[in-house]
Amino acid sequence: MLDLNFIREHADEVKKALVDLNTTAPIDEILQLDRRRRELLQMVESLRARRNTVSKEVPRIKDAAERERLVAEMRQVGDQIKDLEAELKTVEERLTAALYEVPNLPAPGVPVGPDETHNVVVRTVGEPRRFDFQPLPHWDLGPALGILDFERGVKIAGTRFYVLKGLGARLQRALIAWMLDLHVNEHGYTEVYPPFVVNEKCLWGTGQLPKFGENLYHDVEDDLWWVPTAEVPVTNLHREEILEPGALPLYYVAYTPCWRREKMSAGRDVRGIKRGHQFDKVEMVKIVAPETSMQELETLVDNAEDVCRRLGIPHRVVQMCTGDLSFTAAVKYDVEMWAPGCGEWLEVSSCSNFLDFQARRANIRFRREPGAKPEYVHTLNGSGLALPRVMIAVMENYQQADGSIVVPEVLRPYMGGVEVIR
RNA sequence: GGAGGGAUAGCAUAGUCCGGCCGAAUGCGCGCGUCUCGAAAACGCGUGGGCAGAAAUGCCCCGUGGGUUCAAAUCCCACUCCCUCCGCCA
Repeated sequence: MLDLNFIREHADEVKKALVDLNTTAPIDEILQLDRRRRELLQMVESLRARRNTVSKEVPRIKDAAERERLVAEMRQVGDQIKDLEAELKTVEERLTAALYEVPNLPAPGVPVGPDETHNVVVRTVGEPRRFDFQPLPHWDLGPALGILDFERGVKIAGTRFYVLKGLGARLQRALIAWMLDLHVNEHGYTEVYPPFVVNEKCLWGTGQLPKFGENLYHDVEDDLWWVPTAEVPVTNLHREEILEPGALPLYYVAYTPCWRREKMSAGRDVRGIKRGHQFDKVEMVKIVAPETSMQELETLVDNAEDVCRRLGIPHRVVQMCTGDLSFTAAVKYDVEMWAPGCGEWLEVSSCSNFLDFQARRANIRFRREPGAKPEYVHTLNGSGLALPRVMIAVMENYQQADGSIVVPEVLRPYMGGVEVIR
């Protein structure tokens, strides 16, 4: 959520940014509601002030007639207050609803462009392997090795679900454990095991609601929502908190499954395990002081790239242009791994700086000094990494002519020493 | 799921029966100061969040949302969460 004062004072700037973002938001309505809100507030507050002082005097007044007169007058004032408050409440509800629909603004320096074709490749690391045979896509490799079963996934849960089996399941578990250890031991993160369902407030806090509710699984009976990413429970750990001096920065890493209904993309990416309704992810979340967040984004991206480097898989870093930024991000980099079988760059991580956008929604603040005025923190997160696509990249990059898959060296201790899946 | 108890500031508690000098007392913690070579102790002063406003100031917040009243931490209704006991359970 943007600062209402900022919108009021920089309305033109905000409107221009919305054009760059290739989206719309009810800015004029916000400005108008804001004006009306402040008008009403002034009226209500002066009436309340009068009622407060008179009500305090009432019990001290000895003259019964005078007291009765004032009580009668205050009864009228009370009615006026009630009417104004009712309008104020309506205005505030509409204003809040409108503010929740305004996306974050792109940070200075973000390339301007209408869609993903204007994204910028920042760097490419590693040379794609040269094959002396035709590399296969994972949807051929996996079933042939008996480690990936699409049909039975569909049988038990429906389209876009799959089953990992044997060393396939083991490989994913190894990746999760290894990534968590890497981020904890080498990058300074604290491991978190959060609930995999959250209450509605959390989703407003990190920005999935109100705009992206149709992409979430929702349990009606208990009104719980299945997490679409660990970003939601982990960032919300500190919702409605004021962090004491010295608490920042906070670095968290969490493994969770992620659930997405993916209603919007039916028909796209239907083959393989690239886009399912349930997938595993290791997620890094940072909560930091505002002036450090841009530097923190750089190290966050590097932490994600470190996973690629250590796995020995070629990757590239892409900066999103304005038109391809998510609703909540001010700056966003994707890390993509090369997959030689399906012949595409796979997004394995998305690293964003949200500045104070989520902090405002979730009301996460900190103090610089004891007793200092609370300020909003900056929040960031990035995948470290998303499992199915790393599985794809490992399978396709490490495949051999006979259809077997070499286990990357760093994972072998987590695989009980297995060197080749065959 | 059943029965009972509870939610007040960073923490712990008082106030609620009986509405008004209670946006709130006390202790601890924390900050500043006095004393001290320094520290501890003692003593003194200070110490929540938010909104509107250029400011003065005003308004709101005693779990949340409603209601009654001139006036609500206090009375009424609903909800949420926590604790104890019982039931169920990996």
